[in-house]
Amino acid sequence: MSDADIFKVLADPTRRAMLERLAGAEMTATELREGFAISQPAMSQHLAVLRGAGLISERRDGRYVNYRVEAGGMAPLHEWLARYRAFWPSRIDGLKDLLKEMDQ
Amino acid sequence: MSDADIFKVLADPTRRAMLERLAGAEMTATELREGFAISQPAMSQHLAVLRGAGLISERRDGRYVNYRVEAGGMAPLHEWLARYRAFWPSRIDGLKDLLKEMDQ
DNA sequence: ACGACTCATAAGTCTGTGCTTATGTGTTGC
DNA sequence: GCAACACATAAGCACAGACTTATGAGTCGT
Repeated sequence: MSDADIFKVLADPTRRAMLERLAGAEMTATELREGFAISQPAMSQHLAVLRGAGLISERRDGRYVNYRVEAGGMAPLHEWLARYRAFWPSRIDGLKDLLKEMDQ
Repeated sequence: MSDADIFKVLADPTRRAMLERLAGAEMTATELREGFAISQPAMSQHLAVLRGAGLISERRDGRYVNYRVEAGGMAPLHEWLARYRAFWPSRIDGLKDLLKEMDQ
C-alpha cells in the first residue's frame, strides 16, 4: 500500500469511526464491531485496509485479535499537510498551545 | 458538501496534484491543465469538487477563471488530525521548529 | 474429539465516481 | 455579427470499492 493512498483509506466514514473508537482504547474486532451496523467480514476487510496503511497494528491473543491505533501512522498525512503550511488556518495558534502543553 | 468529505475530495491523486500546482501559483484552468493527460471537462469537474470543499477559490477575469488555494481550506483536516495528537509521529519536533520559524 | 467461537478469505452484487464526448454559456477580437 | 476561445454542464460508460453470504482456518472449553 502506497503512502499516498492514506487519503483513500481515510475517505471511508466507517473506517474513520473505527479509528476514533480505537483511539480511545485497544479492543478486539468483535468489541469494535459493537455499534456498527455492518457484517463481520466487512469489519474484517476494513481492519485489513487500515492495517495495510499502517494506521493500526494487531496483537494476537489466542483466538482474539486486539487492534490499536499505530503511533506514527498518520505521519504521511502530516508530511503531506506540511507542504501547505502557507495555507494553514490562523488557528495554528491552537497548535502552538498544544505543543507547549505536550512539552510538560 | 460536508466537511467530513474532505478526505474523499483529497483521495483523488489528480486533485492532489492540481492542489500542488496551485499551491505554487494562482493560474487559470487551462494553464493548470498543462501536464495533465485529462480532458477539459474532467479538469472542470475536479475544480468544482475542490471548490465545493472550500479548498480553492476562483476569481473571474473575463473569459478566464483564475484559481488559487484557499487559505484555511485544510482546517477541517487539521481539526480531525488534532484528535489523534496522542499518536502523532515523534518528528513532531520538526513541526515545532516550523512554528518557531513562522514566528519570525 | 467436537461444538462454539473469533477472525479471515472468496466470490459475487451493486452503488459511487471519474472518465469520455457532446453541447451550452459567456467573452474576446476582427 | 461571427468565429475562436475559456469554461461549465449533461449524459452515458466503465471501473473501483464497499457490501453481502458462504466458507475456511485456527482456538477454546467441556
